[in-house]
Amino acid sequence: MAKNIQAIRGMHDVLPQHSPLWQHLEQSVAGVLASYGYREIRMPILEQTELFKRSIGEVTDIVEKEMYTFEDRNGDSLTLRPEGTAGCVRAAMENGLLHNQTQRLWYQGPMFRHERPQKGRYRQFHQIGVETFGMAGPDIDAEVILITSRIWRALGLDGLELQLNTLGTAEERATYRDELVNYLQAHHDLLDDDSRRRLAGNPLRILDSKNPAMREMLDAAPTMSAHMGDVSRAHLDFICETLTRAGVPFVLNPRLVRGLDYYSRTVFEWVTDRLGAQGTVCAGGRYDGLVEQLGGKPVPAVGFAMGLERLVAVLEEIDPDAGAVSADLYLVLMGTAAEREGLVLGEALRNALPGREIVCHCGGGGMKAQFKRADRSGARYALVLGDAEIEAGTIVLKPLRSDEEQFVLARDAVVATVVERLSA
RNA sequence: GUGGACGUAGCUCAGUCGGUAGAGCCCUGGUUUGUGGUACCAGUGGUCGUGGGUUCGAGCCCCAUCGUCCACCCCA
Repeated sequence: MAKNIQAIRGMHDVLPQHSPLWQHLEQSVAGVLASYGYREIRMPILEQTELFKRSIGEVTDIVEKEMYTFEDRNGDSLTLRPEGTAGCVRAAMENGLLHNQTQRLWYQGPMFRHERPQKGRYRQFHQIGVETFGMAGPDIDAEVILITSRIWRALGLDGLELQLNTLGTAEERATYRDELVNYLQAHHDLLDDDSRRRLAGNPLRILDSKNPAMREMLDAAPTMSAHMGDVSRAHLDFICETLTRAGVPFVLNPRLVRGLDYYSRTVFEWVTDRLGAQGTVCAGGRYDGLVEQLGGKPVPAVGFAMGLERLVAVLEEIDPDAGAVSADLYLVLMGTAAEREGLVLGEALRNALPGREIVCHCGGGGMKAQFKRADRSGARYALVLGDAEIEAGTIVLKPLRSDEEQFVLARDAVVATVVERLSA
């Protein structure tokens, strides 16, 4: 067993018992996005390493130590995408999608980070992401958040909390950052090792620390609001007001800081308490500087990404049977003549019943075994076709989910009867 | 990258003081010549993650290694 080849650490198979829920999730999200006029974009999962270094930020953990980076045969440094925004921006720029126009885009697929796996955190994980370009006002920020809220409703997902914050403009953040660093340095003796390390690189993240020993000191730390200009303030106010009027509750969390460097102004996160330490199920914000940072003309942008593994986990936590599918009809086929007939009959039934799940028993086996399979398939009805029926030109229809007795049908009445029964 | 728990049948697990492996589920067959969902009986299935070591003897003790899980960190 152990000598057999195993999946790469932190990379998992989605098995058939789980794939229906994945499909339901993906289809629900795609449906909501379509209803807002968003279009799917598909990018390669490999990009030049430089793209991620320039977009995510050189000093982030992702770029410093979590990227799957390797040399192509011609010596180019390539990286398996650790997130989707960078590649999406690259694709949009490269194909002229950002030239004097707005875009509402979404994408889906695997991302790769070389982290230590734990609950809700994997080395290959899947995201559905949304990126919008060319819209500077807070309306699009609000729209994007409203979309996420509608997605949860479409999925029947409740109990998520929306947290919202603003990081201000790059300039506003810089002055705040200076003040914060001064404050933290004044309390240097209270900082833990992690926080001291972050003081130089990413001091805002210290505010997010889980260390209770620093709680009091951090609570008294200066906040962003004093450094926010009127425009940034109005931007946030518009979003808050829109969410309130649309009936989407939120919590302002001044400590909310996104991990990636490119965010500005709006940041938000949907969190759950059902997932242990990895409670963020969806996160995003505005990143007005990124396109320019990657060599384009300045283009305002807003986006978010949701983690599908985490959403699947929450959905299963709420309803362990979520996504379970079952057959509608199971054909029990006894003997070679019936096996030959059965597949053809199955085709006729599927022609008459599009979208229904109709399973023909294959592989032989006794009546008992076949009925056991029929039961396990969840089918409402079984059709029984054997030598006796073939000879008599009949077929047996047996209800599997009620006490009703089975009955014999003429062969040419089968399709009509099954159609009638299944639509009842 | 750091810390902790854990790897025994396809799955969930038991296995005492070291004495060459067990249950339930699943699957197959039977009780019922062709009837599931209930019951009973029987059967298939394991190099005890892997590699070393200690021992007359290791699932059990020791070391290493791979993997899983949980937390830190980080993040979706």
